[in-house]
Amino acid sequence: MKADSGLLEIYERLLTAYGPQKWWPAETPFEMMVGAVLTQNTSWTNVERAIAALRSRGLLDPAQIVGCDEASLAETIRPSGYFNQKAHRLKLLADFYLEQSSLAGLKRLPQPRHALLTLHGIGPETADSILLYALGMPVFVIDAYTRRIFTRLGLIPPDTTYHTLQALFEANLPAEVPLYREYHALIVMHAKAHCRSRPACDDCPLSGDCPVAHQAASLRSR
DNA sequence: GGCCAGGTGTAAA
DNA sequence: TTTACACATGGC
Repeated sequence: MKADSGLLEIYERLLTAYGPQKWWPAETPFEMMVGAVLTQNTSWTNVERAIAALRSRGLLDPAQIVGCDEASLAETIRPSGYFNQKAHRLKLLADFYLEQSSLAGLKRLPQPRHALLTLHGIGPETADSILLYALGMPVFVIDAYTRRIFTRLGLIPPDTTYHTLQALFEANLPAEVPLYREYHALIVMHAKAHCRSRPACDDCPLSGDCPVAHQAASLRSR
């Protein structure tokens, strides 16, 4: 693995380029958790429509989600795509949330990550997003953007596993929640600004005016 | 019209 | 252990 503590320098460049993102965009921790499920392989604009629909029906509440009909829940979140799957996943998540007597109980679990991963439809990224943004635990979130950007920068092989990439970040950054939150948000911001297309894009991170390209070049040469 | 989006679970090779 | 596919809407 070529990347090292220069990850912090890349962070500084992103922060300078884009400014603080102040993630996660949600009014409550539970809303954040709902958003984490709804955004699975889905653009955030579509998720916003679904969340607005949930809000207007008073469904941004675990008890309301548990109590409501799954078919009508699915219809409510239709704009977010995969609505049948996600309706089921939201019900499981809301049920789990109530079982733990809300956020405090969730935090008190000995292995909150493992507990989340046992829920059908909660994978590593969704679980870690919840840990970082809802529970305030120092867990670095890896997503498709993270892998794409750092692969294109030449810092990791494209097939680097979730766990390996996460360990790379966590081993080379101070375990600070605000830093982890902001870094992940900036990665998403940067990806949306510079490399939206899948195989490659000409003006992406490797181009001369990219705010992280220069830093990446110095990392590769070490 | 085709590709893509802040993944996850399942099944076949 | 790897690879392929289903799930689905809306923007560009």
